[in-house]
Amino acid sequence: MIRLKDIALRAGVSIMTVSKALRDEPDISVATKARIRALAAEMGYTPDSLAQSLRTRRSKLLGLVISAVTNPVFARTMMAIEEQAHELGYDLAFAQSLNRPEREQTVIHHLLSRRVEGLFLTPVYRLDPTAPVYEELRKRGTPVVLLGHRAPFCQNFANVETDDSAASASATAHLLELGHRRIAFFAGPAAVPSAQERLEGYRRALREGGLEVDDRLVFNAGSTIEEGEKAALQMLNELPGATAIQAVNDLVAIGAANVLLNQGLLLPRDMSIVGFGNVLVSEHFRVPLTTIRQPKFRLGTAAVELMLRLLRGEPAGSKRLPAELIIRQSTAPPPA
Amino acid sequence: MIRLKDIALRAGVSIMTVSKALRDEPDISVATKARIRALAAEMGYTPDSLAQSLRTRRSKLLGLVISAVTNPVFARTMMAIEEQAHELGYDLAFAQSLNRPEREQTVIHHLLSRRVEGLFLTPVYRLDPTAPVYEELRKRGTPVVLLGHRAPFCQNFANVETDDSAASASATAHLLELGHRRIAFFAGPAAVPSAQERLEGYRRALREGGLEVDDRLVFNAGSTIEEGEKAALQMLNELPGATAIQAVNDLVAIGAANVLLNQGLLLPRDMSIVGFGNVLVSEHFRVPLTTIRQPKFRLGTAAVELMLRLLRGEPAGSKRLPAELIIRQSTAPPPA
DNA sequence: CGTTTTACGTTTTACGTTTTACGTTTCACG
DNA sequence: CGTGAAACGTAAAACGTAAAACGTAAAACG
Repeated sequence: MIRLKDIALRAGVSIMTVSKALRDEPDISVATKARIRALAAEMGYTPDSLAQSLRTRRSKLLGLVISAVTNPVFARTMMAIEEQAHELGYDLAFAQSLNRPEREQTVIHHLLSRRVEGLFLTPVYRLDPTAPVYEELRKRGTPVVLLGHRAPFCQNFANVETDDSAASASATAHLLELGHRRIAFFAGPAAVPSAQERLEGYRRALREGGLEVDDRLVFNAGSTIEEGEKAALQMLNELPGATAIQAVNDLVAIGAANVLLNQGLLLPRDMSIVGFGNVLVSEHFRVPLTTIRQPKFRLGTAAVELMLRLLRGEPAGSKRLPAELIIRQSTAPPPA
Repeated sequence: MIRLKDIALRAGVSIMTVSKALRDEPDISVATKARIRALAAEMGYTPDSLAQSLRTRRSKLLGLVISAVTNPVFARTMMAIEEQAHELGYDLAFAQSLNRPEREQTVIHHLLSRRVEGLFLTPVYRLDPTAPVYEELRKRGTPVVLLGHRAPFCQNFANVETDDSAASASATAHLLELGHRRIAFFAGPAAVPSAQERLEGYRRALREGGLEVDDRLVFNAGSTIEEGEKAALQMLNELPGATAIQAVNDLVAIGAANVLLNQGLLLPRDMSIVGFGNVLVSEHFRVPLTTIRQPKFRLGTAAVELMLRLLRGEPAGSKRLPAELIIRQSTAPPPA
């Protein structure tokens, strides 16, 4: 690996001359700069950013922790963050938390050890009001932008989020308008704020529609296709008389729809279904899913904007973006 | 940020004692080790891996370059790589090439500057037999594992790949067995070896089935849903008399199927379709897609295994994994 | 012509760690 | 009780770079 020293030797100048020349500092003549640059290129010099970062105390590195890359909701947000960061001259260190608190803690420590200048985190949500790593991040004053909602344990960080409450309510309103009166809700984990907001939006819309909320219509479903399938089977068993299902996300909706379709039901004739999130698969699902489009790319760019503020030492606050209903073919008036 | 020096000061010992204690070297008594460790924990010490790497000349960092995170084929491979790397104590620096050669070059240079110990690359395929960055990587002897097939410009690197040729042939054979005689092929970019292998597998299977290859049945489709749609429209226009379509990948298949379905055709009654890759959406597509399951997670673990060999200085070679046909509901005998 | 300024470089020190090469102290043993 | 070797610890140098501070010569100035 060739170093400044090697170039200096060949050029017959000091290391500092080379360093300054390559960094285009003013006190080196254009001639020497040209000569040194040519030499550096010819010798295939690649600056050692470890040494640079150590010296300048700027790593030009940002950390990104996602629960799992396989979750399609993160793809576009991640893409946006990578693109933006690259534009700004930052590299990205990437890790998965796999939704496990200990894993989250160790990967964050790794990234801190790498001296990332800031951290994008999709929190591993827990009901506990405090979490050691987050406490630590707060104490250190590490710039952190949460990709998702705040929760008690991560109250004081900047974050980007969608207006899940309003979006969810609009989905429920859509079903009400179609004439549905018994709408089941396939809910997500209690610890996940976005899931709770969606449930809350659903309840609010029902009340605003003049209906009372019937808890027998709310099923715990988690957030995967498999969990959606389970919830659907449970509902089929309990027969609460629902004519529509609103799911906490698209994957759950798909799981549920699969079960119903396999039981021989026709969607949306026999049952309406709406999802949330508009992941790729929902558009192309067996029956294209009515759902909520989240501005995933915009969430990513917004996250970078907040990060930039934090890096400049400014307060960043929170960014909440609206999401819109997309009506496709999984919703229709209830059967007569 | 607290340093060894700070701990040393508080502990009343030398920096080196602290360094060795924390690294659990043998020549420090257990008592001092315990004392120093406690102190370090209390003070919230986080080792500076920049400095460590500079000194030890080991960054414990691997680079991962993907064309685009939004492409679902990479998700599981990426997950596998991250998990494995983490187990082995490596962090991951991540970047997108966006399928642009210049971008690929700059992100690789960034990663090299970070002194990554090795690089996982999904190459930006070009027909050119040489590419400057790859030439440079070869010269440097950087450990590189390609996630995908080799091409002339990246001939000498270790790589993982699926047996696209055999898998594609098995898909074609499946259609032949169903009785199809005129099978269209929606081909991918000429520069992409896997796409070429799939085309080649298709042709071979046709010949082995005793059919001559009719080039009017081969359409250029690219690799996205939109491109699949275009190709389908073109075919609808030219009417080459196909009773089945084999697509270079699932997204193309989905695009094509969408067009046909929207034209009022019934799948698979009026037309059979097979994809390739088994991305999430294909299983849940409007008509669940017959396709080829690629061992994406295994490709990831295999890639890490090869990388490990390279890091040990051993030759790594190439790993080719079989892929299997999954018959779902998009294929059936041709209309009578 | 002597002094100041400017242009161009260099030297020295520092970043936080580990490596190398030594120094102590302790303790068993003859 | 002196010796040698463990056991334990330290000082100095090094990793590759940049910041700060300092020369030195030529040019500009009065």
